[in-house]
Amino acid sequence: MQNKLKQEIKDAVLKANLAAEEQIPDVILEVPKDKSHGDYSTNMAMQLARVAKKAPRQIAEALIENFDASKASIKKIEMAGPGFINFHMDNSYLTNLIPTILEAGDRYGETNIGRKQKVQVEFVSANPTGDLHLGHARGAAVGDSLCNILAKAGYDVSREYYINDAGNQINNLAWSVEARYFQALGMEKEMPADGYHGEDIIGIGKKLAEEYGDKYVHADEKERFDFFRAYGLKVEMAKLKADLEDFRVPFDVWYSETSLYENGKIDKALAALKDNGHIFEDGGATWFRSTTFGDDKDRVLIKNDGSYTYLTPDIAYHKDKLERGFEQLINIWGADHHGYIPRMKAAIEALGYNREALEVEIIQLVHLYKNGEKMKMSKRTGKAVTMRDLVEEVGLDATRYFFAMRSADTHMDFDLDLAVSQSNENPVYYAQYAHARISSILRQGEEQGMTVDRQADFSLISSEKEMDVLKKLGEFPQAVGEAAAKRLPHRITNYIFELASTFHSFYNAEKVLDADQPERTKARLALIKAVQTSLKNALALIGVSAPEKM
RNA sequence: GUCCCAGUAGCUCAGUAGGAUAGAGCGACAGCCUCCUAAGCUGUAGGUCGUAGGUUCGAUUCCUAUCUGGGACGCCA
Repeated sequence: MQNKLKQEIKDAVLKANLAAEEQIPDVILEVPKDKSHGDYSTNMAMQLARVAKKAPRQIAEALIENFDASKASIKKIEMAGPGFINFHMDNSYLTNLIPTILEAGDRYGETNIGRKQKVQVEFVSANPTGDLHLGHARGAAVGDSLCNILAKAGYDVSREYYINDAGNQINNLAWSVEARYFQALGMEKEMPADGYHGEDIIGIGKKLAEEYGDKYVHADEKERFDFFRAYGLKVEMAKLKADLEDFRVPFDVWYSETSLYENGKIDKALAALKDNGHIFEDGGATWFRSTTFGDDKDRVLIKNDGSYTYLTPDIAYHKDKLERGFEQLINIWGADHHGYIPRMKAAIEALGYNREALEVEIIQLVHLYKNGEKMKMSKRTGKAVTMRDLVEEVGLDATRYFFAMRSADTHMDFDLDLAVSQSNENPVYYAQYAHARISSILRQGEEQGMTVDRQADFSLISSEKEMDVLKKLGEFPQAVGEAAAKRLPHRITNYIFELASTFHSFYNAEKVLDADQPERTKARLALIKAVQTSLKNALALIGVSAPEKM
């Protein structure tokens, strides 16, 4: 709907003969902080200053003169400050939003800025060797929210989890399971040096002991290892999937690293690098000359013991992603992988693709605070705070909201006490409360025979508080678009908070249900229904529920 | 040594396609329930946007340098 206004501005530029069509910069409309500056403003005059070789204020005057106000529901246009043009909109411009939103329902907020671009988002991808911990939880929350937002903004999104089921860590898993199995049978067995000490592995050992008794004590070592390896992997993957599902994080594709070995994709990737001349041998190892593409060191692909480094299958994996036709790859990685970005981008370039096809979002560390005390996490010692523990303690909605709330590439202090508290300090409840309040009013309206009517007389919506709410409602699609384009899910929590805030403010100032004014009641019911819809849609983007009652 | 993140109100943080007098929550202070959910609202106080340069009509925002704090840099994954 702002497009109409933008077009009119463009037309005015042409009519005033200030610039040729191709010289006109993208029209930027913003909502001024100060209400006296109107509903929208544009800095077009300043932007044109160079092209038109005139003072911004002079240009602004010419633009206003040539502006066709009748076409875009404008009430008043004025020039201000160094050359801003402020538009005061007619109320109908905003009240028209109400039926639009009610009509769109769940779809309100959708835009097409993604133009159906095929985007793949790979996230979490935790090794199946233990429980998901805090960092994974943050990655899962951010990744899922980002996917939802991209989809809403018109991208064609595929969510993928890369299962590291082939490397050394899985052997360590097998040995860890083996040790726990022997221990469960009351026998001595040492954990491997790089073993996994999590509770979950102890559980697997016990279960194996119960199910198979001492059968595998006497089994052939190789057979036992293979069985424990497969068994451990199966149990760990099932748990991972269940945990993520409970966290409201679905995936479209679970991609197995092992499959890269099995169908020869690693060999093909190595061959491709070799054909392009980016491979060399040194010290019995095979290297990728990644420094050609800006990496600060060359990287080993095949160790001198003949096995691959982690990088090698990963290169094959990314080659495969690109071959599947994705135009943009977004990887969400933990902060400990950030040094890995240059070599991965180098690999993509070495394979003949644009390095910009890969985008990496880094999830910074999370520190958990309880009673003002910092809690540490460590996967090795098994004393980590797991995602499951966290959700159990603070609740799913609060966990998701808190992780979505902060920019992902920023160190985060997660205040457990705050997340748990059911108080006004907790932003989750603030937003959900607005939704519940609206639901309550709608329920009572129905009981009194007053229902939402799209045909209501919206000219009765005109107070300042009502207009504030409408303006905020109108910003939703733009907020989604910006969050998507900049990959910033926390923009959505900001929006949620602002919308809830304008609603609460309206609620306290004016009454919705008023038997003496049935027409205005109808219009206001439609208004709050629109708020409810927008809130619910926005909360859905970050995986937070919108309760009818609290 | 290289790289990433942060430095904005007492505290936690927004502000990121450069815009007008830099915002919110908490905390402090003062108010609002005979009224649709007070998990709410209204108001007051509180700032050299780490520092120094640069780019331009204009910089919290972009660039360079620098200081401080956190983190990452394996023939581990």
